[in-house]
Parts: sequence; C-alpha cells; structure tokens
Amino acid sequence: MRLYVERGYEQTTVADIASEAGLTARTFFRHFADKREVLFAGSEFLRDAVVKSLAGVPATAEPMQAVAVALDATAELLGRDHRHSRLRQSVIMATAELRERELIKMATMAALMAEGLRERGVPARDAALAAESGAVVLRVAFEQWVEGPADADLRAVMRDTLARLTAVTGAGFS
Amino acid sequence: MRLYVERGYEQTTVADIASEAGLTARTFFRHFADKREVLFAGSEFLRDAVVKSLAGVPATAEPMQAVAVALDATAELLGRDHRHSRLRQSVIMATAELRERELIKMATMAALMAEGLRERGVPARDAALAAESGAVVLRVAFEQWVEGPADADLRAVMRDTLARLTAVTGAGFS
DNA sequence: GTCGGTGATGTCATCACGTGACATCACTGG
DNA sequence: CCAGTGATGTCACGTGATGACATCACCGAC
Repeated sequence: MRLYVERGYEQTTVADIASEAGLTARTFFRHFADKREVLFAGSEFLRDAVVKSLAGVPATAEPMQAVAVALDATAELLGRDHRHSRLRQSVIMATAELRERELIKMATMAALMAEGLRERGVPARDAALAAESGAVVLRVAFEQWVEGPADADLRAVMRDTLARLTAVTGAGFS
Repeated sequence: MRLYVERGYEQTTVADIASEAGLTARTFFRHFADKREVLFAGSEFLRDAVVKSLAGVPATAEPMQAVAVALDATAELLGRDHRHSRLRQSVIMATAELRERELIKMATMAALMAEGLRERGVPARDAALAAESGAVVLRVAFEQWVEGPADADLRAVMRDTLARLTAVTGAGFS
C-alpha cells in the first residue's frame, strides 16, 4: 500500500514489494494470486458477512428489504476505518487495472446476494435486479462516504442512498 | 474470436492470433491495446450512441426516463446480431479477465450517462444512481436476451426489465 | 518519372507478470 | 531424535507488453 501510494501502482514492481518485505517475488505470488490482489485480500470477510446476514432475514421480506439488511452488514464492516478506506480508494481509482478488479469483486458480491435471494424463492431476474441494485447503492454510498468527513456514518449514508435509489427509479413510472 | 472459441481465451497466445492473420505480435499490439481489447473494439459506437440519445431527451424529463431512452438506443445497436452476441458472451463469461474488462466498459458507459444527466441539472448522486441502474438493466436484460430465442427483441426485454427494476426497488419502500 | 513523406509492418531487445519444479530450512508432534 | 509439514528461496521458462529502429508500399507534389 505504501509503495502503491508513493510511486503509483504501475511503477511498483512485484520485486519492489517483495524486497521491501524482505522476501522474494516468488513468495509474493504464493500469498497473492496477482499483483492486484494484495489490495483486495480480506474481501472474503465482506462476502461472508453479506451471505450470513442475508440468511438471517425472514423469508417473507421483500427482496429489496433483504438486500437492505445485507447492506447494513457490509456498512458495519466497511465503515470502520475511514482513513484507510480513503487511501485505498484513491489508489484504486487512479488505475484502470485496479478499478477492474474492484468491479469484479462487487459483481461477485452481487452474484452471491442474488443466489441468496433465489434460494429464498425470489425469481431469478428479480433476484439479479435487487442484488445488482444493492451493489449500486453500496458503490455510490461508499464513494460519497469516502469523500466526506471522517466521522460520517456509512450505514446512514447507505440508507439515504437506498432511499434515493427508490425515488429515482420510481419517478416517472407510476 | 474463432481461436478464443476453439481453444479458449487463455490458451490462445497473441502470437497465435497474429500469425493466423498473417501478421506479427508486434502488429497486433499496434491495433489493440491488449489481448482482451480485440473483443471489445467497437464499443465506442455504443458509447457515442448513448451519449447522443441522452442529449436528445428534453431536459424536463425525469432522469430515469432519460436513461430509458438511452437504453432503447443501445438495444437498437446491441440487439442486431443474436448469434454473434451469444458467441461473444460465452467467451467473455468463461474468463474472469474478460469479465473484468466487460464490467469496466459498462462502468464507463454508466459514468458517461451520469455525466450527461448532471449536465441536464440532475444532482450528482441521483445521476449516478439512475445511470448505474440503467447499466444494471442493460446487463440483466442483455443476459436474458442472449440466453433466449434468436428472434426475441432486445428492446422489449429491456423495457420489461426496467419495469421490473422499478417494481423490485419500490416494493417495501412506500 | 522521381522525390520525399507517411503509414503500416517487421525485427530486435527488454521488462514485468506469473508458474512449475526442485532445494532448503525451521518448526513440531511422536 | 526423526519424520513430516509448511514457508521460503532458486532457477528456468512462457507470455504479455513496449520502445527503438529498419523496411517497404503507396501517394501527392514537382
């Protein structure tokens, strides 16, 4: 992370990182699948939290309500370290390669949410739409939170954003 | 495309592609930024169409209405060659690397739509939400269309999907 | 018709990413 | 104390990607 911030992601070689840690490049690749992954390790926790929180919602709830609960859970985890989040976000946004990885992680989370919803009896397309919408809210809210003051509450931002999504997608379709 | 289908994306080297075309790898990289890009060349047309169609919508329309128009325009272009779309989609979905690229192309389109909306006076967050929701509809609808019969109309699928999105995101938030 | 520029291509060298195979060494349970 | 296990190193290699320079065909100006 320090190296990525100092010289930029592309200017940092794996050999740099490894030797900074007193290791060899080969060892780096034993711990991280590729050069990008080092910034995304730990996202399994997030995915687990989403899946688990989704499983805890009563099956009678509307799909989007279930997604809202899952979003609350992710906000809980994601909203802990504002400083770190901001730094990480700035590195990721500066590099297309990293944005790609970020997007596919999001998509993976969305796919998991959709699967969770389908298991609860939600039709496939509705499940996909609800889950992807959840991912949209997560992205937009997180971005706003990261740019804002350090003491803001990510969960509150999420809830606001979700409300706005409902308003925006509803407007003109009554 | 043929090589990607025959042996898979990762098993196809740039040298393979180039020599198949009677050229060298160096020349390949003069035409395509990287090995993936060969599958995504031409997406500028799509982006242009979105931007242009968005510009044509009266400024009084609701943001999501404007997005709907843009979706119609993309469906027009995207829905022309079902066979090709299906083949391309199967290659992309089979490889994480290609899915990543696909996602960032989508995200770029969404960012353009959001910018277009902001220029029309839509607040930044609403613009982002509407545009990203549009991208969600596009993805979900396209997937469904690609898997379905060859004579289905992508525009119709899009409109259905958009309606479902409104229903799903609205349910439980009245 | 030739000259000179321009664009597309080839050749060569070079890096960085990523992986397989094998060796080494520290630690740990029996 | 020994055998096994896991983390690391070393080496070799294929592939993706880029810079520098050469070549060649084509085309307009004179």
